[in-house]
Amino acid sequence: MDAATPQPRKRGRPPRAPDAPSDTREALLRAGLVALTEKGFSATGIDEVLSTVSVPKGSFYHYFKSKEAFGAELIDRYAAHFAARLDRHFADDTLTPLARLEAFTRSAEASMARHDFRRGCLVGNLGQEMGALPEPFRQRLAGVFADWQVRTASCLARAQAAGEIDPDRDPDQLAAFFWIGWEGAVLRAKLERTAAPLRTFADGFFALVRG
Amino acid sequence: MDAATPQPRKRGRPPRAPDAPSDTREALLRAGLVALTEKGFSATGIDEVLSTVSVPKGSFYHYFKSKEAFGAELIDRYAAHFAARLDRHFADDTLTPLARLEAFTRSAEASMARHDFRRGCLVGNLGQEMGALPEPFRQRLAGVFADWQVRTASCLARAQAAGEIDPDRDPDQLAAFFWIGWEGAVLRAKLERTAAPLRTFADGFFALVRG
DNA sequence: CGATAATTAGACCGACCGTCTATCTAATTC
DNA sequence: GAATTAGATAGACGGTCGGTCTAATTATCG
Repeated sequence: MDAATPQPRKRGRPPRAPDAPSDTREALLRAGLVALTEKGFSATGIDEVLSTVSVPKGSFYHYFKSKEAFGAELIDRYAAHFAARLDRHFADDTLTPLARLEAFTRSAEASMARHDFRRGCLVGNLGQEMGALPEPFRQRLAGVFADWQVRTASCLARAQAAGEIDPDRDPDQLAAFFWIGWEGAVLRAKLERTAAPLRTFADGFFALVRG
Repeated sequence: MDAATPQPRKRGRPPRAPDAPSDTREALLRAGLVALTEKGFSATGIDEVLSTVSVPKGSFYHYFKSKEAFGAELIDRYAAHFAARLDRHFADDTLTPLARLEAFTRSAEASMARHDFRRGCLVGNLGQEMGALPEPFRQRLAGVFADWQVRTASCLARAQAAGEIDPDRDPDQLAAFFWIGWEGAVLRAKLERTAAPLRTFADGFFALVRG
């Protein structure tokens, strides 16, 4: 009851580090990612995520403040995952810069195919749902696109320096154009359950850009 | 603002009105269109549609077999509306063929602006939601895109004949490319509540195509 | 006046998010 | 090992909301 004196020792179990990993938490996030990329945020129930990994409800609210917080964390992870994936492709010196972006599209296509074109892009999915989502999601989602675009723009700038792209074009605009269209392609690929839209857009983009 | 909420409505069969057939049904469809373009199918509740037009809950199933049937009818109407809108633009002889498509993009942009970029494309919205929608929607939605694409392709073919487009390009592929990207642009415009993505895509498309 | 058509009130039932309390396990000190 | 404290599991529960359906209500027609 006296003032806050730094206790020399505390009995009992010590608090865990705030960033300590947890298998259960991981499992929830992984299952959540699958559900949200397939069906979006509103259409996915917590119970559903819970039951696919056999975790009781009590645990969910132990690990996450709310469904919204859960979703926000999923967005951040997804964004970081793809940022890394882009960077990995863009750092591949065995290809020309433009070919690196093309390799990314093929890799993404393969990923979608692996899941039978049932999963879309989390950011695109939630973006479309935005009208029914908590408002804080908007900036978060827009920010993710902005980030991906910046990374892509620098790759395109290098392509330009390498003479693969008309020097008159603006790499930032091209990157914006690419992501606008690519998200459209992912949407269509998921709707039609085929890779065709991905190829149509990518082929068209690279053909047009190369002049 | 207050649409029509003066009378609390009478219960049973209404007196014979010289009215056109079922004003109520029309009102429901119009309100449904607004809701679905803003928030999608799953996130839109019947109650919500009902209350915005002051129609009692019991009435819904008098006019529509189910929410699914309601949605299907909305898709059909929306598809027909835009098909007509495309045709109208494509028939404008005062413009070159390519300029007609460009005029369509500007007109669509103006429409989105009129609603503060809160409403997206019904077909794109539901397409993204497909993972959580009744399966019959899939073909319907894909069919709408196919239809719009065909109309657009014939416009592009005329542009090609007029020498506006490189004769080596395939108008069908270009039309597919256009719609993939355009839907992506609408998605982003709605997310970011700005016209920029629409312009970025349209400007890029026409610049690249005119090459 | 009885039959039939058009419309609606309100009940039904399941799903959903989030809360709550109880219990169980893990880590540490005494 | 007993005591102590933190972390995690467990699932029932409440309140709300959503889609659907049946029964009731009112008009019109024969």
